[in-house]
Amino acid sequence: MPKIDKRYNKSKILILGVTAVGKGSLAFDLAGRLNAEIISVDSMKVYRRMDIGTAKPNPQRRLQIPYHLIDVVEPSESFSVDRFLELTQKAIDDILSRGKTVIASGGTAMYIKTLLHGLFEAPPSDSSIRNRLRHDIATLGLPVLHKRLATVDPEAASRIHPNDEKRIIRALEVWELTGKPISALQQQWSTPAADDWFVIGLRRDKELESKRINLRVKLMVEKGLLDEVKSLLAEPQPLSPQARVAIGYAEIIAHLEGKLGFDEAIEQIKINTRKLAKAQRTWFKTFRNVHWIDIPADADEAWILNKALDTLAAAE
RNA sequence: GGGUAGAUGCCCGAGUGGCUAAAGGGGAUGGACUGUAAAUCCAUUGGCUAACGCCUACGGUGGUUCGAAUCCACCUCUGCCCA
Repeated sequence: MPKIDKRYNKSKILILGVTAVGKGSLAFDLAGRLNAEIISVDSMKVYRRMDIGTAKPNPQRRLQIPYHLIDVVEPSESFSVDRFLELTQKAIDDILSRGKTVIASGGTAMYIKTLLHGLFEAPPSDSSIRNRLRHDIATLGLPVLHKRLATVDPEAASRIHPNDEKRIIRALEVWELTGKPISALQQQWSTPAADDWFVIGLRRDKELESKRINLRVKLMVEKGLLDEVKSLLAEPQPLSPQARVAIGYAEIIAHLEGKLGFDEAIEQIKINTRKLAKAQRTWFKTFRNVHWIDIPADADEAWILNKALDTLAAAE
């Protein structure tokens, strides 16, 4: 066991970065040094038995360091930010109460955002209202709904693009459930607590990140992604809508349905993962107070760990 | 060797005389984002320019025409069929 290092006294550290950049290894290495437990900030690792495609930490690592927010729901269940926040809050309290450090690590930007800033007071989604709104869209057309939103909540309507069905639905749903415009509710943050996180960002040259993605996908295939997807599909409960669009799963499912050749599906996984990375980069630009570590091409995990420890020490 | 279909922007692909720097899709790039977020949505995508605009472009060369990616001739290459 590595020695616990007492020189660093941040109690909550968040590691963010593009998919496959190396967050997992750093989180693990750092956890060993800082007597920490890890919270996964990832919308897909929450699903049990979706192991290979979501690149969960391997069993050896999970044996050494307690991981939270991994394998917390069935693939047939839907999951969303509010569940994430609720479970994470509990895990954080729990870890801190045992005198240990929290290391949150992941790339789901919206979850990161809520972790830093909280969610505003609003009701969760209501499937009956949503179904009715979707029906309205099908019969009346989306523009009518956008106009309806404009009458009850002009501010939200001006911010939400007329084609953005999901946001229009949510805004109308909140209006119907609360009688208040979503734009008004969005003003009141419940926990604006960004400051108590020490945020480390991992970054590499973009070309290199793409190469790592390709390599990771190749390894996923070798580890048996195809069989993993097959056995998920063979389960009695069907995959939830969220789980079945996960990158690596959606494409293999399309292949098994005869819509894509196998090689074509793998290529798609690479493309979609690269797109994810791109979207993540865009998100991360909006986060302030990130201590970015630019990883050189020849750096190994030890280099990254040391750099992270330096960054922490420098901030003391 | 003969016949036939074709060659379009990074890729696929529409376009059969002017409204075409050229539909649409993909990819790429930039952006938005608060309860499905690995979701959803937007913008840009030949070059130069702040812009008017100019230049280069639809396999090659030449021709017809006021005007061609679109018509004609020859050539090159590719797919398929017959020998």
